[in-house]
Amino acid sequence: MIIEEKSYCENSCANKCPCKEYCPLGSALKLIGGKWKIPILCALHQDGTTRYNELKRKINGITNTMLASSLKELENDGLVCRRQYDEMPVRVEYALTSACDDLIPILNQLAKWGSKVNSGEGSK
Amino acid sequence: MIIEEKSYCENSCANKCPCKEYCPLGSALKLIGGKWKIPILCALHQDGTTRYNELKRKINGITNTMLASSLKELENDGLVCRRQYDEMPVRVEYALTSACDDLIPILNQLAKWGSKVNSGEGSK
DNA sequence: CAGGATCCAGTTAGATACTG
DNA sequence: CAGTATCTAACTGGATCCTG
Repeated sequence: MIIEEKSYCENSCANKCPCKEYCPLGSALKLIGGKWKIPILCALHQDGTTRYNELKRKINGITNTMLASSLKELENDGLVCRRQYDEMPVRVEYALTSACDDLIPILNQLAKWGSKVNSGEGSK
Repeated sequence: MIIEEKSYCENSCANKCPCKEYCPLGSALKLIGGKWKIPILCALHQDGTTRYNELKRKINGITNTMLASSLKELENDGLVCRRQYDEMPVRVEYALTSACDDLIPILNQLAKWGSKVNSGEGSK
């Protein structure tokens, strides 16, 4: 084997891998999976605190259903925080939580890796 | 904003983010998305070169349909290489390609991040 | 304004049986 | 042994309309 680093399975699934019962890697990917989580996180990271309808405008093609449900999931997972101001009309703002501080650089690396793999293909 | 690092959107989607057209991060996640990609990569990383039926035994609950199609996708994406020996009966072996060298540490980080986030929840 | 409710379509995954 | 083919089930995402 080529990889010197300790197996990520040792870190995550102990010796239950391949993921027979519980896999932290799998559950991590669920947090940011689905069609809209990444665009939402991306928008919030770019622009900071953002209102609902502003998000909707920025994220091309998202529907109310998906934006609302994705935000709720992200909030429940602790990645996004929702703040409501009871003005008239109501104002609701969303922002990344500090749990995302470590996530962003990792996504960064993943994106770079993806670009590299996509470009250097067809080598079989 | 809390994050000092350069936005991953600058690295990946340029200024087309949030992912209006093409997003390297999104496409990277597609490569390892779906229910079985991670378990397969995980098994291959743990044990190195592995035969088809051996994989099937190790990955709890996977069906032929899913194993075959996932392996084919991974192969097309350049993450796994397939080697066929025309003995009788046929022997086919799968292994990770060098494209995974960089991926494993990243997944490692993601898994750690996921564990941390999952444990430190309910802080809203 | 910021969503919720409802209904529908498409995609993804699984069961089962079969083949070179 | 290493898959394919077919059919079905489940889940994900979307359109539209509605509301405090």
